[in-house]
Amino acid sequence: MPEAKSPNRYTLRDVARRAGVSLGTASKALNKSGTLRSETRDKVLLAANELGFRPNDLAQALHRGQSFTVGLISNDSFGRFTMPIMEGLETVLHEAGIALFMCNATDDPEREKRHIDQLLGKRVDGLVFTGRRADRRPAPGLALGNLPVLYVFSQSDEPDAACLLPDDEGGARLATEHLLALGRTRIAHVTGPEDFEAVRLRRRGYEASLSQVDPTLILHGPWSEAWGREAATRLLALPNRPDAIFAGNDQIARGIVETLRDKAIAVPDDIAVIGFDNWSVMAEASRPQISSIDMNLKSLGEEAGHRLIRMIRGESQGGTSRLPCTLVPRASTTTTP
Amino acid sequence: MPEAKSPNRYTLRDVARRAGVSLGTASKALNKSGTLRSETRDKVLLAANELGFRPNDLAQALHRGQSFTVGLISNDSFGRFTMPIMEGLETVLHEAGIALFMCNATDDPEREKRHIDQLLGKRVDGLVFTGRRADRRPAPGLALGNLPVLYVFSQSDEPDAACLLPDDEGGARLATEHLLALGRTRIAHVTGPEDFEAVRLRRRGYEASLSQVDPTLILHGPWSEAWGREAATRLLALPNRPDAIFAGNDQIARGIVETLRDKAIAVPDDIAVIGFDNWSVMAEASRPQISSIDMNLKSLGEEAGHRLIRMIRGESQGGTSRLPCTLVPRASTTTTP
DNA sequence: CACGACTCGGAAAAGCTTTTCCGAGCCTGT
DNA sequence: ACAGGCTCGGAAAAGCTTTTCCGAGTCGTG
Repeated sequence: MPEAKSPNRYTLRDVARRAGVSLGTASKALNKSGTLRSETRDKVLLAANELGFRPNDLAQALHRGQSFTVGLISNDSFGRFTMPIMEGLETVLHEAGIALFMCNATDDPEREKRHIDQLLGKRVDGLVFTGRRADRRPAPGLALGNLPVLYVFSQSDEPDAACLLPDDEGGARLATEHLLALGRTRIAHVTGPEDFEAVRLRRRGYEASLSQVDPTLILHGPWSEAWGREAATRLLALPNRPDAIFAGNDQIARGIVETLRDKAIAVPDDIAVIGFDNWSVMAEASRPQISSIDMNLKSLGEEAGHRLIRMIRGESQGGTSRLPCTLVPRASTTTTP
Repeated sequence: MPEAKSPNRYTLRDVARRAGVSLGTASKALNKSGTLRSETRDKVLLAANELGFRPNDLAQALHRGQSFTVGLISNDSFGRFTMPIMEGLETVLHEAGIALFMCNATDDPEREKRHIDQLLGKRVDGLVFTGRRADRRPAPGLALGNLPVLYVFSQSDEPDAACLLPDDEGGARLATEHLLALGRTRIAHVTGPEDFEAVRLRRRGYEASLSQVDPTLILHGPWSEAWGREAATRLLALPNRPDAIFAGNDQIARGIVETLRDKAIAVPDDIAVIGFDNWSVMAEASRPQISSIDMNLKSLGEEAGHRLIRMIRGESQGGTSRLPCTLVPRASTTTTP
C-alpha cells in the first residue's frame, strides 16, 4: 500500500482527469500515437505541463519488458582507468536515454555475483564489465541468458565474448617507432609485471618494431616510480647503455626521467624517454614533460556505449576489437618543439 | 507487447504453476508472510529454486512506491575525489539492497537538469550530488518535492540542505600543529586558488594554529606541481626563509619537495613539508615521501550512504556535517621513523 | 433524408508483484 | 453428530503505463 505518494509526482490518471479525457487518450496524446484531434492533444499536453507530469519509467519498463538501464561492474574500485571509460560510456548511453547502474566488485567473485543478481532483478538491458585485471576473467557464474554483455578494458574466458580493448601492441609500436625515428638504436623497455596481458602485448609491439632485440634491455617490475628509478640505475650501469627508453607506464617513465635528471643525463639528447597511459598529472609534471601513448579511454567508453546499444537492439555480434592508441609527443622525446 | 521474454527469466506465475499453487500463495511463501503450511512453503521455494526465479524489481518498485535506487550526480566527471566517495557510498548502499545510478553532469546545468529529470522518472528514492566545485552550487532548478537530497563533497545554496564534507579547517590545524610540534616557527602555506572554499578553510585552520601570521608566507596559485616549484623558489628567496611548509595539496607539496631537493636543502631537517589529500601516488613517489592529511573520502562516502538511508527512512534532517581528517606522517616531516 | 465511411476517444487487458479479504475445509468439543 | 472456530490457500485489487480494439458520433454524399 503506497501510502504517501510524493506530493509533486502525478500520474497519467491525474493528467487525464485534469484534461477531461480518459487515461488511454492522455497516453496517446503524450506519445504522439493513435489518432487525436490536435485540440485534444494540446489540452492533454497543457495539463501535463501544468502538473509537471513525468511518466513512471518503472511502469513503462514493466510494460515494454525493457528497462532502459544497463549495469556497469567495475573490478578496480572505480580506479584511474575506469573513470574516463565510465565518462564516455555514460555520455553515449545518456543520449540514448539509458541510465547506468554502477557496481564495484573489486575482483571478489561473491560480491560480483550478488551485484549481477541485483542487476538481473532490475531487468537491466545489458551488462558491462570493466576494470583491468592481471588477466582474463572467468565467465560469471550466473546464467545470463541472452543478455548483452560487453567487456571493456577487460576480457572474458568465453571465446566469442564481446570485448573492447585498447590496441596495446599497436601503441607500443607507435612508441618504439617514434624513438627509432629519432635515430635511436639501443632502445630499452622498462615495464610492469609479466602477468598482465597488456604488458606482454606492449612488449610484443616493442619487439616487433626492432630489427633485433636485446633481452638485457627489457626489465619487468612493479608499476611504480620507485621501480622506474631502480631500473634506470640498472640500465645506466650497463657497459653499453641505451640511448632511449620505452616505459610501460608513465609512473615508471617519471621515475626514469627523475633518475636521469639526478645524474645530469640530458633528456632527450642523451637518452629519450617515452611512457604509456598519458596520465597528465604524471606526464606533465615531470621535467622534462614526458611523451606518452594515449589509450583514448574516453573514446573507448563511447565506443562501448555505441556497441552496447547495437547489441541491445540485437544488431551486433560478439568478438574482440581493439581501438588504436595515439602518440602524444612531449619534451622527453622532442628537442625544443 | 513484450514479445521475447528472456529465456531464463521466469515470473511468479511460472513458479506458482510449477508448485501447483496460486499466485498469491507463491508470493506469500517467498516473502515469508501470511500463514502457510511449511509443506506448501517448501514446495514453492523448491519450484522457485529450480526455475532460478528472481522477483522483478520493477513490478515490486511499482507496487511499493519505492525503487530501492538512488542517483548520484557527479560534477567532476568521476574525478579523483569522486572515486573513493563512490566506492564507500556504493558499498553501504549495496548492503542495504539499494542500487546506484551514476550520472555525470560536468557542471553543465542543462545536462544536470536532464539527468535529474531522468532520475525522477526512474523514481529514485534519493539523490546525491558530489564533485568539488570552486564554490557552492545553486539549487537545482527542478522541484524535487520531499525527495531526500544529500550533498557530499559539495555544497548547496539552500541553508538547511544536507551536506557532508571533510573538515578542511581541522585538517589544516592538524597539519600546522604537526609542524609546530616539530619545533618549527616560520611555517609557510602554499595553496590553491582562493575561490575554492576548501582553500579558504584550510588557510583559516592554518592561521588559527599560529600565534602570529606572516602574510608573506601565504602563497595562492594553481593546483599543480609547477606552482609548488615556483612557490618554493620564491620562498627560498625571502630574506628570512621558512623552516616548514604546509602545502594545500600533494601536488604542490611534491613540487616543493623536488625544488628543495634540487637545491640540496634537507627535508625535513632544514625545511619540513606536509601536503594535503594523501594522494598516495604523489605522496609516496616523492623523495622523501610526503606527510599528508587524509580526508578519509571513502569513509565520507560510507557515512553518506548511512545518512542517505536514514533520510530515506524519514528519520534524519538536514544540516552540514564535517568529518575529521587524519594525519599521515611520512619522511618529509619525521626524522627516520 | 438517410446511409456509409471515417474520425476520435474510451474501455480493457497486459505486464508482475504484493496484500487484503474471504471462503472452504477440517478439527474439536459438547 | 453437529456447530463453531481456526487454518490455509485462492481471488482480486492496486500500482502506472501502453496498446489494441471497438463504439459512438459526425460529416459528406447520393
